[in-house]
Amino acid sequence: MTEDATHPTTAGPPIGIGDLARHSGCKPETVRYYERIGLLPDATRSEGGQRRYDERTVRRLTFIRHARDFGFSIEAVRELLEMADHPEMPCDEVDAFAKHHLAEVESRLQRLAALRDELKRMVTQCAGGRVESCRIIEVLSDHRLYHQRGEHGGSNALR
Amino acid sequence: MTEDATHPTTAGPPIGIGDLARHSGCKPETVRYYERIGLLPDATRSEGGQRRYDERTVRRLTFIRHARDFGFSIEAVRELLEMADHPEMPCDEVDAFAKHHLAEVESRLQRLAALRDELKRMVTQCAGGRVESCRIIEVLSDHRLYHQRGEHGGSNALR
DNA sequence: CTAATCCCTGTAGCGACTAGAGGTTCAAGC
DNA sequence: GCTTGAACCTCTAGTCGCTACAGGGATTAG
Repeated sequence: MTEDATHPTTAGPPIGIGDLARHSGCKPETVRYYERIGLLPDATRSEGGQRRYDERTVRRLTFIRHARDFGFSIEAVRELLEMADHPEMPCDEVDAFAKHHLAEVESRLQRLAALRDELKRMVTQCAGGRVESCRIIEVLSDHRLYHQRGEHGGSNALR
Repeated sequence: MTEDATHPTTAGPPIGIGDLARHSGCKPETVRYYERIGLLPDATRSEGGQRRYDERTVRRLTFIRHARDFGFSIEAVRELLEMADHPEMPCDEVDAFAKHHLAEVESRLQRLAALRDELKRMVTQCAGGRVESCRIIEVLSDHRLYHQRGEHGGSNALR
């Protein structure tokens, strides 16, 4: 469905770096950078020396971009790719990886949700008010945010 | 409750940069950096020229760290601090700020939740399996992730 | 064939820190 | 009062993950 119907998924006409970038949502510079640091294999070249890619690279790069977007470091992405490149190996490493990241993702999620609620509240209720009645600042100064949000104890001034 | 009971919240004995850092969860280097770029006011100094801080700075810095942690850029933090520094001004700017960031935070939240689910599934179900049965790689390669997750269409190789 | 567009390498810059060198200040113990 | 060791100072340079030129060559539409 994402594929070109004329070919059975795997091969298609090779594309240039610009198209690769467009299809996967990043820039040509970034593609070259990823090649340089080894996240992408050295591209095959045209007669004149320009990089040529196929559909698999589009998927690989899309994967990279999504993973980066989720907050994984380049090194974490490298690990994930390593696993993706060896689908025959046992799941243990992926499992360890998942365990390692789950807690972090969850806490990030919670805090982000708290922020979202606050932003939402502000958008719907703040019209005409004053800054001092906006709780966002309070929310962000609060130490307890990382544990839970109890009833708000004073503290307004930040300097 | 976070405060020292001997003083009514505002003033306390001045603390050094190390304590400030510990209390707010960042490093002395970062504190100096924030001062340099103007997120923190120039600190008052001891006789010998060392920085001295009070409770307000702890709060301000905690605020900065949380905001950064939520993914706000330094410039966004600067705006927020500007607002916090002028609580008497009308809410419009905070409101605009909130509107501007809400959409982004929400989409980030959704994608993070998708990832969380996948990690969770992996941790609970993957024991003993093989990488090829792990959907995380599929999830992260999928274009449609940003819209919704339909039934999974093939595609394993990423290179 | 030519013009427009794309692509090449290499280097430098950015944001947001972080680390180190080399020297000064502070505070606790004697 | 003196010593000692941790904490602090400034300044510069390095890191990560890109991003933006500059100065050229390749490709493709007309």
